[in-house]
Amino acid sequence: MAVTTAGASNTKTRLLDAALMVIRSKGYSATTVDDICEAAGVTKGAFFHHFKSKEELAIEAAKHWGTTTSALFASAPYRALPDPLDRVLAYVDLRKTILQGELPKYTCFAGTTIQEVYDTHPLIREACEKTITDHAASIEVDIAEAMRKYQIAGDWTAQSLAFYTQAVIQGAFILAKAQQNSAVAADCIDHLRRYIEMLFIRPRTKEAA
Amino acid sequence: MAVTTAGASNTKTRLLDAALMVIRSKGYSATTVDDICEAAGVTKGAFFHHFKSKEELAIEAAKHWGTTTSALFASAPYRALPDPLDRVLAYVDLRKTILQGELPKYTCFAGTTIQEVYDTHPLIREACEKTITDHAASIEVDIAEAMRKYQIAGDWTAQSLAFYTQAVIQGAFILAKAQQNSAVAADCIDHLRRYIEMLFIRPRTKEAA
DNA sequence: TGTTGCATACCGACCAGTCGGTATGTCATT
DNA sequence: AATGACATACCGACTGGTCGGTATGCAACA
Repeated sequence: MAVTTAGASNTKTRLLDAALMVIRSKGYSATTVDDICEAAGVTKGAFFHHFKSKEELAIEAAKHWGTTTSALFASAPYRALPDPLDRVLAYVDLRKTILQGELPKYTCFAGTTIQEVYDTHPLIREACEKTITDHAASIEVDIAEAMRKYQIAGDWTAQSLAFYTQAVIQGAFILAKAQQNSAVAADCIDHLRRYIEMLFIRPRTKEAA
Repeated sequence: MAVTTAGASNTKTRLLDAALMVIRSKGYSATTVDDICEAAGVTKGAFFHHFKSKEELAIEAAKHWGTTTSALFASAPYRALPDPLDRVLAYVDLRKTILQGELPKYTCFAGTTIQEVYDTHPLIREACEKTITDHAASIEVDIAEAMRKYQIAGDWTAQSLAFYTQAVIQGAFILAKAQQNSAVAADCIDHLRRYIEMLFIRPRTKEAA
């Protein structure tokens, strides 16, 4: 409990951050423990001091990913918008702007990893699933509120639409990787935005605000 | 075309088919050459007789995947539908019904593999990209024809919508793997279908054109 | 104050097993 | 006898994980 040793958990965080980057670039299986150690600038001894196995690292990395991203979206300016539908659309817009950076940086650790390990590493799968489900749930809240406020076209649930947004985003990442270009991904987000706008019937009255 | 040597290329096809299955289950990196040999029921010697490396196998497997799937969709009954929009929607419906089987069986080899190797194996990435692009192009044809026949809502291209359908499907696979259940994926396809229906404005009267 | 005892953090050489790939052999068919 | 289609045995680099050891901090006690 002595908080004096400040550098203690710092090494662990460095390893976690390094894992996020390296694994998103090369995939889980192709990433070696030495790769992560090198990227983090620590030794193998330090690695196994903090994690008892490569698998455990992946599980903790998934959790780390979840907390990092949820903090990012929770603190985004658009969260302050009063209208729930505006918030949903602003979220989509934000996802689109994030596409600007380098591929391995905007890509999803959970989605990437799940594809590889869903059938071979149940615990990693579980950890990744949780981050996706939690994230979807946070969007679902806004969607549900928007459904209460506006009339909708068609028959669907807030949860299914929340997951749908994630599917589109994940799929867009795959296309971007395939074409090594985020332009396709941006087009996909545009389609998603148009769909959401069509689903909610906004009153055309004055002050459409 | 010499049919005499029946077992000749048969072994190669067995290896290719086995690779498709095993890699979709465990991912490219985690799959060993021995895994594929065992699944195909052949020895390692046979493997390296037909492929000069694991990477070359992956490239050929991607091509094999492309020809297999394109043949599947090209011969589907819905292809005979006279209306292009009906064909697009029927394609979506077919994708949904395919979701019935086991996860590794309906999952996309190209999409799965690209996630892992896009940055480390350029040739494999390229081969996978081609199958996705070709498949999207085949859908684009129907979409373009439908755009000529019907009025559309919004401003978008046939190509972007074709890629969008692929993004949704790929993303749906990720969610299905995460939740180990194809129900989410089916919901995503439903959303996709609704979107496409909303994009095209069908004349309310019969015998349009 | 100095010392003993013990815990955490970290180092890096090392091991046992794995994996992609090679070398060589065998047996039909031509 | 030459070639194609495999099988068997084997190599060496690599990988996840271990292990003995070091450095440092801290609390208790003489």
